Amino acid sequence: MTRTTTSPDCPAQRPPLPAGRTTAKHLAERLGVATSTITRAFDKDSRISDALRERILGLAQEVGYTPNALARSLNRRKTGIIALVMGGMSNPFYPALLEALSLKLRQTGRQLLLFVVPPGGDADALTPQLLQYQVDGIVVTAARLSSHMSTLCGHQGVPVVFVNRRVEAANVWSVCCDNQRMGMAVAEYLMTRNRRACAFVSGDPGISTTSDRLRGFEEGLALHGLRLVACAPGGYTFDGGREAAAHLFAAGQPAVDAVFCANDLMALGVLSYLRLNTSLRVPEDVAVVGFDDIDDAARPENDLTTVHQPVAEMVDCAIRLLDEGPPNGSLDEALREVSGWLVPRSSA
Amino acid sequence: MTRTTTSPDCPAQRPPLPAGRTTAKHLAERLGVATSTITRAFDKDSRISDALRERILGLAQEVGYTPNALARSLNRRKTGIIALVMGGMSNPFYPALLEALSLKLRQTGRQLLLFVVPPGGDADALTPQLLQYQVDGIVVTAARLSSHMSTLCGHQGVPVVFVNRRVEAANVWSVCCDNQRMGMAVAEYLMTRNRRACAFVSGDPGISTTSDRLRGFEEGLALHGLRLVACAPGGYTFDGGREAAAHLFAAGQPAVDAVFCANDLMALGVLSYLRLNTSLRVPEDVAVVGFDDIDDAARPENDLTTVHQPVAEMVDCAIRLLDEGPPNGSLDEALREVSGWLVPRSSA
DNA sequence: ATGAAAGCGCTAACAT
DNA sequence: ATGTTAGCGCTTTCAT
Repeated sequence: MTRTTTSPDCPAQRPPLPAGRTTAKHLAERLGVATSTITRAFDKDSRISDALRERILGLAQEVGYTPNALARSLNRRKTGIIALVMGGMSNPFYPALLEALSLKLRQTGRQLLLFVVPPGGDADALTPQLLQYQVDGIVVTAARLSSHMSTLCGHQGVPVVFVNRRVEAANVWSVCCDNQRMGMAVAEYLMTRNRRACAFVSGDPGISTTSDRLRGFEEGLALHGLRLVACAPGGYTFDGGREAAAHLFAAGQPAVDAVFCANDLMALGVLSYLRLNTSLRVPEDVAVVGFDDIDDAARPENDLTTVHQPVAEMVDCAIRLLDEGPPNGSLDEALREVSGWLVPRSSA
Repeated sequence: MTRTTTSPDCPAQRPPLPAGRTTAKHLAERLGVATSTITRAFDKDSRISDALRERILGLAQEVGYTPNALARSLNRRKTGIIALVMGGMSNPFYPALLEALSLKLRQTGRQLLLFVVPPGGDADALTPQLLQYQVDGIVVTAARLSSHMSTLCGHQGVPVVFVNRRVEAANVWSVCCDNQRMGMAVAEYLMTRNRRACAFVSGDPGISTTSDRLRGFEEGLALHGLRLVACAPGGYTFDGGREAAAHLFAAGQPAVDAVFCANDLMALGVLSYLRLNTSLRVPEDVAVVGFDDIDDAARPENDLTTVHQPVAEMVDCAIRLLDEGPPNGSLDEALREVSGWLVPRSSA
């Protein structure tokens, strides 16, 4: 703060800091060095004397200089930005995923550019916008992306990985929980609870997260010589779960003593319906099982038996896939499954 | 697809598309125009003949060219990127805010760079990283930012706006619900329900969202000659709400017939405690009121009376503030309040 | 209406 | 260990 001595490389008439952003050039001039030296001071493994680096970093600190990431990205051809394309936030599983991804990315010095798909839309419309920013990779979750668009990304050398959705297409990877095995595990579990009349509440049946869980569940039932008694769509939402329950437990329907839902949100809806609109007791009369293990599921008034999805592990896996570069192996390699596990609680 | 004629500007030996990203230069060469013409074709209000523009846009489409946003941002000195810095996602209010902000920004052609503050951390550590990306503005919510850092942002000409937190500091703006008035409105409402022994469950008392609501609540009580009977901290979480309730309704505590919580999550915790751990009925014995109006609050088993925060309006307001440039007026101008409203449900 | 040239701020060879 | 020189891909004067 106090002007004491006039050092040789610092003329008495110290020029005022230029308005606007300070650039490497400014620093270089004030220090009498080349701009490339400024670059080196900020590059951890670059040959530069400790003394000079300290001087540079010191001045940078003082004047509030930070390198312009845009300019750097432009010639490194690497932005350090990962795009996340996701459907809505109404299912708490996705905010949790988002948070995990964001934190993990920053641990490796990268940033997250977020694209929320408007209700009813798909990711295709966003893809061109997102490619303009030269993102290093794309994570898609809870949203559709046409193979045309993923091909475009592949063309540009941008890897695409789907999380919590199995997509078998060229140029993309997927990270999923072992949905089918877990569906089977739920069936096995319900068998141990002496359930015989099982129903399923589905999300979008065209999507792997629902269909894989259902397939596993049916296989598990088949092992015990059983078949699904009923199936109702729940649209992945709480209200949808309530409606599905209303349908399953309407007069005249076959009796059901267990309901497996493709996600927790719908399971909570089913619980809600059973409690408020029927006299059926959970789990005595009806067992309810969800999928995801969102915070809500663990709350004492729900205490929902569910399948835990290891979010952190899924995120790690997705990032690893992105870092390995664009998919080129077989489809087998293009799908990574991480293991979930059943969390038995009092609802089943 | 089919090669028909050989047009004059298209030699028989059409050069193959270069690998990697297509650039404006490539397009320019293939079309025999200058790169600046390519720029013009993509700039809506730029003088260029319709015919040429169509040719350019057509080829761009065909080869999958999109302008490089990094390069453009570099000389326009405007990135179209807004940074959002937020605390965790465990309170569903914030994912909702995030979603609204993301959608709104894209409507104006801008993108969202997301920074989640690690638990226990503050936004300061993130600020330098974020400034490197030359963001056009910063939205901070559910996180602290030191005045030192906001000054730094101001220095770089990057406007900062806090959402759902009143911060009185130089160089920053705030957008809040009219918390104090709503706190008072809750008191008034409880009076009409003949409540006389009111308690408050606070979040972080050092933060305006809690303290403003509390102040308004106390003022409202004072108008009826009443004072707060008890106050317990709930840390903004569901479990915290349960603990606060355990404290408020422990043996030997003064009787309480109404609880106002600084957010819905804690109110849900209080409801949970009352239902599962006491024989008190809601609302007959105890009225419970929350704040935020998250999805959960409206579910039939909660049916929580609460104060609705107009998320969309808050987001609009924040964006407008960012677009007006950095704050320079009085502190009065630096705070924008939008009106919330009471949503009476069966819990109070 | 279009082209030519000079950068935006930085990094990556080459030099030395 | 440091300086020089060319760019990265685009936009923007300034010409024409």
